[in-house]
Amino acid sequence: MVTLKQIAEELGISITTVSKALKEYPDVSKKTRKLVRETAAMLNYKPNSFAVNLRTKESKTIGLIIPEIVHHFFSSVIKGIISQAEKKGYLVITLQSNESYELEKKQIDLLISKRVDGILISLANGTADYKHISAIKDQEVPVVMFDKIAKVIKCSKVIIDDRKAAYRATQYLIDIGCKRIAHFRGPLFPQNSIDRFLGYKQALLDNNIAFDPSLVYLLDYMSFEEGKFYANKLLKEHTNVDGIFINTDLVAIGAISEFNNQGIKVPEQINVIGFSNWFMASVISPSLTTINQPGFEMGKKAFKLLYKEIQDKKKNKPINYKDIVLETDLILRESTKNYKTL
Amino acid sequence: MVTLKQIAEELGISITTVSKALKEYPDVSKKTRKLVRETAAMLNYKPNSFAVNLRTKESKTIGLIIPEIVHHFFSSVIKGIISQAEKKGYLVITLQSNESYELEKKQIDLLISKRVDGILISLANGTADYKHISAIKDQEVPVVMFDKIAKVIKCSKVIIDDRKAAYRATQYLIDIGCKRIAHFRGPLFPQNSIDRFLGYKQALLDNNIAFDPSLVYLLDYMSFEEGKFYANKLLKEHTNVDGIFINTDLVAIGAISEFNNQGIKVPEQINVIGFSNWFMASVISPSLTTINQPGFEMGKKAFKLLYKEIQDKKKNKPINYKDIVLETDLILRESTKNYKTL
DNA sequence: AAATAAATCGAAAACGTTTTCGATTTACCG
DNA sequence: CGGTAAATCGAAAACGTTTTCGATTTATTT
Repeated sequence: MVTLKQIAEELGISITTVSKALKEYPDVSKKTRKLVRETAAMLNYKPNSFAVNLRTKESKTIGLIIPEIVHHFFSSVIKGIISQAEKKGYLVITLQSNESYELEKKQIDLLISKRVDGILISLANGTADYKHISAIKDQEVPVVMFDKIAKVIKCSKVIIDDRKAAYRATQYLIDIGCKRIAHFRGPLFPQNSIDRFLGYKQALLDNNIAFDPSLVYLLDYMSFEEGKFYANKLLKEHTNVDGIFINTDLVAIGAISEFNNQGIKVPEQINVIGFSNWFMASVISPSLTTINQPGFEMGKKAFKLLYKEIQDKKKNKPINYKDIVLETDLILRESTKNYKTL
Repeated sequence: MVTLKQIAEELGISITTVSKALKEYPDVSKKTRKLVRETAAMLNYKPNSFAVNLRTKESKTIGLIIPEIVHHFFSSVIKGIISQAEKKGYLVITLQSNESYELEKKQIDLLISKRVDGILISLANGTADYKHISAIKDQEVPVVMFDKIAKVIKCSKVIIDDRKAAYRATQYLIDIGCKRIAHFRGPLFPQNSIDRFLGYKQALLDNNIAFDPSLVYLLDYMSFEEGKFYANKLLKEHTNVDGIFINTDLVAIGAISEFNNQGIKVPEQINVIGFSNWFMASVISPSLTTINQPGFEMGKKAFKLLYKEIQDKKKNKPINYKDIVLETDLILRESTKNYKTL
């Protein structure tokens, strides 16, 4: 591996001058600058980034902690982050918390000791205390949370308005005439499940529909099988349900599959709305009405915020935390009646 | 940030001793070792990895280049790689080539100049020359290819036997009585499409079924829409096709969707087999018979190979390239007749 | 007590870069 | 030509760690 020293010896000049020449310092003559550039190219010189890191105290690398990689939404976010980071000359180290608080904690430590320039994180479902996040801030490492966030932590965030989106979905069910609307919700902790539940509830209240707790089912794993299981349970426990708002497309697809099996017609007998707009939502039959969650854009925005904070920190500017709320859409498909044609 | 020097000053001993104490060198007394450990813990000392990297000439980081992140198979591979790397104390920098040869080249350069300890790569569809891969080897950076590989490059590889898997699928179609079997293949370059095509062809020949080139359709993007488009084309151009082997589940699902729309019964009139066993294959109706491609395991194995090469290189052992071929399964579902019940 | 062996420590170089600041050279002008 | 200003260069310190090797201290043996 060729170093500055070798270029310097080759040309009979000092290391200092070589270094400055390559960085186009004005205090080295154009002639030597050119000379240095050329021999550097000839020798295929590449700066030793270990040395650069040590000297400049930055690695041009950020850390990313995500609950689950194999997931349409999250992988879209990752893609958004990586693509944006690349544009700004940053690389991304990805870690998966597997929805475990303990792992999340360890991984934060790991990233900090690797001295990444910043951290992007979406919290695990199990995460309910935030000491490890404060630890990042104590180390003065810029951090931005996205999607699965903790409201109490003071840092920049990129989210969607889960509550509003859920409200919108529920309102649509009401608009097309549903009177008894069930909800399959996610686990207790993450803010997202809570907010979606609250949006659902609020929409009912605003339309003078009594909230019936027995119509809300709490799911643990948000899997296809759970969707089937609870769809079956719902059918057994209630006879007059005509709409469901379901926390996740995958679960919704499981539910629809169960309805199909039992001869319940979707949307004639029961209208179904999911959440996320997974690719397969458009592919199944009947296709699934759902809320579109802009993962790629969320990733891009999250990196941009982090980037800004990293730059500000370098200039010793005070950080000002920013919350970005991305817009969601209700994508109408076959699993709900269309009120235009009603 | 606390350094060795600060610990040394705190205890009135030398930096050398502190460093050695923390690494449990036998030439520092147990008493001082303990003392150093304790004050290090107290001061929350974390070694500066930039300095460690510079000194040891390794970063405990590997690079990963993948054609597309938002993809069930590839994201499984990523997960496998990251999980295995973490066990061995390595971090993973992920980049996405977007199926572009040019980007792939740039990203390799980037990773090398970042001085990663090794590189894992799955080639872009467009990649047909391999100078950039040779460049990795010239720099003596260990490299392992997986899934989308180049046979001519001398390096370790983790793959499935695409040809065998395609043969198996086609043979199954023949076993259940198909006489006219079509094939939707992928783009020309990647070895995978070629091998799957060859497996298909071989199975026909071995069963004395004439190979008819007009039954093979070459797709460019392997998308849902393309699946629909070519399914329609197939129906127009041939009337007596009773089976298709399709390169990718997504395309197969598109095709099935088109068949459904046109009132063609799957599997009664036409049997369909896909490839990959994407999650949604089990979820659509009719569910899709397909070849299972073990992504997670492939990721794990690929990292293990790379890890071995990195260790060998450190010990100046000669590298011996290894090819690992993972087993695939034919997953029988509703899109094909079941020969047991025939 | 002297001699030798073993245990413990630290000075210093090295990794390759960046940057400050002073030194030297060149250009310019009267 | 003398003097000043501008242009160009390089010595050296610094970033924080690891490791070699020699120095010093302690323990052991005769």
